[in-house]
Amino acid sequence: MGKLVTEMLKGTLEGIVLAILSARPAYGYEITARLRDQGFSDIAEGTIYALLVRIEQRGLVDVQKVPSEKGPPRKVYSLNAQGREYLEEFWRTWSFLAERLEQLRKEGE
Amino acid sequence: MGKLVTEMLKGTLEGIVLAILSARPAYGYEITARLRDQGFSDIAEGTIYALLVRIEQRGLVDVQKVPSEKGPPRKVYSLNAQGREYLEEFWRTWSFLAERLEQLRKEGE
DNA sequence: TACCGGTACCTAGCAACACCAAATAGCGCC
DNA sequence: GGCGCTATTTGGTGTTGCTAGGTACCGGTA
Repeated sequence: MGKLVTEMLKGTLEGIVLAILSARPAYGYEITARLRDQGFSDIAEGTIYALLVRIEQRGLVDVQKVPSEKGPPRKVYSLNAQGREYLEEFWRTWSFLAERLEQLRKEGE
Repeated sequence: MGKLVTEMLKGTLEGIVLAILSARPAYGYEITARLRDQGFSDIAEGTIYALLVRIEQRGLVDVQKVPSEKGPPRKVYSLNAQGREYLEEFWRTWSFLAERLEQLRKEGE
């Protein structure tokens, strides 16, 4: 999509991934594929893996290694209590920002 | 507001400032003050000035020095045609992202 | 056997952006 | 002169996503 979306993803991609994990556990390769399906056509694989490492180190997710029939073992991430709390705060922050922006957009018409 | 908002502002603050300028010309100090009034309590002054330099170099705004009665001369920025075009693309990108996120939020309930 | 494509993960170096901190400078007022 | 408000500028830092590779497991095919 281009540079604009890349910059906007900074700060939101983390929330997006956490939101995906809040629905059900998932592993990196799967998350990347799902995001691509949903229109984030240029999300880099490396980005997701780095992000997963980050949120794991912050203790927002639990990890479990699960063997795969098709390749190397998967690292399945699931949102824990702390992650859920963090996600809620993410939504609050997002709402704040979205409201300001919608207001600005209206004023510009 | 904290770190979360800081990261989210990456990529959106630029659009926010352009949107403000699309309503009417303004200068850095004024923009900072207005943002603070609107709830962006922790926006750093230096951030706005750096951003203004950036969008000026990209040719999105025109600049005019205007003397002030209360201090040093102001650099008044106004959105030009290229800036207006860019702002439209910003809104398109923002809409895309906002829709994905709203969808994710719904799924999480 | 050798190779290739799909699956799955990881890493090093880079660019962009917002932050902090400090400096500079004009003005009015005590 | 010194204080506070106005107004802009600059250098260094941390976080983040991207690029561009590499590793490794598996099934199918030549």
